[in-house]
Amino acid sequence: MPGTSPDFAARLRSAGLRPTRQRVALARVLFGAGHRHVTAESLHAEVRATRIPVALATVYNALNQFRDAGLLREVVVAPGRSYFDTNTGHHHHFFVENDGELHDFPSDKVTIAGLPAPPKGTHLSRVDVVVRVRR
Amino acid sequence: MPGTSPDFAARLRSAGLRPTRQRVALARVLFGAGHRHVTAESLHAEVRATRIPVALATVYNALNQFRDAGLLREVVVAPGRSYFDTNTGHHHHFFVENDGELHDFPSDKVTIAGLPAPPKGTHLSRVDVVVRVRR
DNA sequence: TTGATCTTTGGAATTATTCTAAAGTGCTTG
DNA sequence: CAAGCACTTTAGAATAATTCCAAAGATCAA
Repeated sequence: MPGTSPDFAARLRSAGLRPTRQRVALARVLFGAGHRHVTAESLHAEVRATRIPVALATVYNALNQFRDAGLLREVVVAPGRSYFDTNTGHHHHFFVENDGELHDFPSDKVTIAGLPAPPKGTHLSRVDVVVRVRR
Repeated sequence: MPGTSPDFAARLRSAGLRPTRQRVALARVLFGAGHRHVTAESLHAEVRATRIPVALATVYNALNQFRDAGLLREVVVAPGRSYFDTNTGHHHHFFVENDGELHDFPSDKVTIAGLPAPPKGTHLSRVDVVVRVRR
């Protein structure tokens, strides 16, 4: 079944990023299967486990670039911790305050009505809904 | 017009906090007029401008205590920066991504429908809506 | 292949926040 | 109102997350 395995290099290229060894390795982990939430640290550990040497700074670089290129979305839920979400489509989040866990939920069933107009001189960028829960 | 000026010491006491010189000074700035959004740094600068000596660590302590006591609400919008909001009622936020400005808007006109049930074993704590805008 | 450009890297630097131990203050009791 | 104890404040060190840096290494178009 040729063409089935995702071509990460191509994906990076079309995002305007050179497909370097470490960017491809990072992409493989990030986009290889299902949606993921990662922190720089967790991703760094995961990629190193695949025996490809990557510096933590490179992980930060790549995450920021991927985000800027629209391949990832950054979610800020707690001070001093931000997650990168491979799901860039419309969706929102559950955040479990006790343990910092994050779960997606689709936004297609969710309706938000009655939002005021953006402050003058600004235009809407995105609406983030974070449903905070506790155990 | 006696009794008009808010008694910050009493307010702190009923929140279970000793009304020390610096906590009262912080409360005065925070709750003295209209709702405010502050960071530890900005509040520190403001209070020092009133010629009351306060250490930055004390500002952090107080903000955390005020938040825990329900006098403040913490809003996390960007990695490495959290704001404290003196408005603890139901409301949501505009966040101007360019300059990090934060604006409240009331939630009474806003309806959110179709939220999924919280993950099993958890109960709802709060729903945060952040409307991100750009200039 | 080669050079120009872009990336990676380890470690230092920066930023936001918390911790620590000592000094100071508020509160309760007698 | 003096005493004592518990709670606070403080300056500076410590920590944690992230960015910066200059040098070494890849990638790519020609």
